[in-house]
Amino acid sequence: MKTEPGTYSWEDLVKDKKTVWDGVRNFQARNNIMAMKKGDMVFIYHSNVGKDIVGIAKITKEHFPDPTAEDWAVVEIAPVKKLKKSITLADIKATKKLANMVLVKNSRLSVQPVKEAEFDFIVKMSQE
DNA sequence: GCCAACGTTGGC
DNA sequence: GCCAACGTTGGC
Repeated sequence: MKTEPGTYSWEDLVKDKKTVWDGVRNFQARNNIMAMKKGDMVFIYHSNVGKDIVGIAKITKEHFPDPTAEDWAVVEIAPVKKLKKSITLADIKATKKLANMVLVKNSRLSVQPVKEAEFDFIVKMSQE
């Protein structure tokens, strides 16, 4: 899940303990929101500023209608942990195994699917 | 600040 | 249903 740190950052999420991920106004992104299950892990990515995956959050409430716009959907997430070392877009592009990530292929999509192998690999990279 | 990529809108 | 025009996102 992408966010501009100037608007809502990982640090804000940690401070809030949990948040409703609203404001999604794209059908593809909405589909991805709806596909998320309680307990699923998600990466939080800072777009524009940093351009890096900074932490892991989890779904604490499955999708329900966006309180700010009925036709759209939101999930509630809570922070799990910050990555020891954030993984930048440049890191991802430079890593063959990750070069096919949606983040690279379709960077504008605000809620993206991450493959299990990609997830695990990024977690591993972040610990080195 | 620029611009490519993408999504949406609206005229036909 | 097509496509041009426009707006937005986000990397550089």
